[in-house]
Amino acid sequence: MKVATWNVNSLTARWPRVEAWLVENNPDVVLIQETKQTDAKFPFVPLEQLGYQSAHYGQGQWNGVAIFSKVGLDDVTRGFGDEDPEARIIGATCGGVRVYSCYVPNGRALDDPHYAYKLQWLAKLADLVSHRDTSQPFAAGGDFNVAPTDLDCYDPSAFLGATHVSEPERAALRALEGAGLVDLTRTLHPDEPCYSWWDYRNGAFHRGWGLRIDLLFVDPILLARSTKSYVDREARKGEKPSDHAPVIGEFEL
DNA sequence: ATGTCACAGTCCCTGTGA
Repeated sequence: MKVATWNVNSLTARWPRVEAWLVENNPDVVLIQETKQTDAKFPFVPLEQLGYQSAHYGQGQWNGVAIFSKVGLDDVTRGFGDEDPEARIIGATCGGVRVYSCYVPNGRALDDPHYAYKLQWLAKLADLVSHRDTSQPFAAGGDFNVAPTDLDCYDPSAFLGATHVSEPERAALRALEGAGLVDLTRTLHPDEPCYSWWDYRNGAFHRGWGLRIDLLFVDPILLARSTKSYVDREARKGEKPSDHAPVIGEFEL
């Protein structure tokens, strides 16, 4: 089973790239972030023609998460079941695996209320992970907007005092590991940066100024069955790319 | 560190968010 996570930065604007990528790579399950559209614009029919069932939790101008699956899509949940109006997490069971597509709040700045919201949101995710059914394979992938360690940041000195690298954010990710998950890409590649995001500005992609913030957290069952994990940097090249590249995990189930 | 992109509305530019 091939599982991908990809922040597409508007599924409306990115659909031609997304469609071509699905045809070329044939993933079984895709966790999408930042659809930035309502259900009225979501490509349910084109996805079906490509062989994918799909579920969307959209709100319109901002946020929006989705799951595409070729191996079944059942028991869909949207949000954490609280009053949060922002569409940032959707869950489903695909091919016997419980999967979540996560779009963690950006945080904006350490003294911004959105940063506190980010930490609260990650705490809710850790609570969800700790209450999961551990008899079922589990994966939570998405744009976490946190670089777990300095290896995941092209220049830690450029991020002093900024979000994405602060200790509370990194501790919030470690709480997911404390609840039994592992960061698959980093586990299989302990020394390579494996960046997944490059700013559109300043020629960041060509200068190698990246961050690894798109992560695939998996439980011990999936880790034991994992064969590879990688970033598809090709998807960051060419016409109208997202600023994020897809991150893939492959499993023998 | 800000040379870009995407969105909506004020609608062919501007403010916001990333």
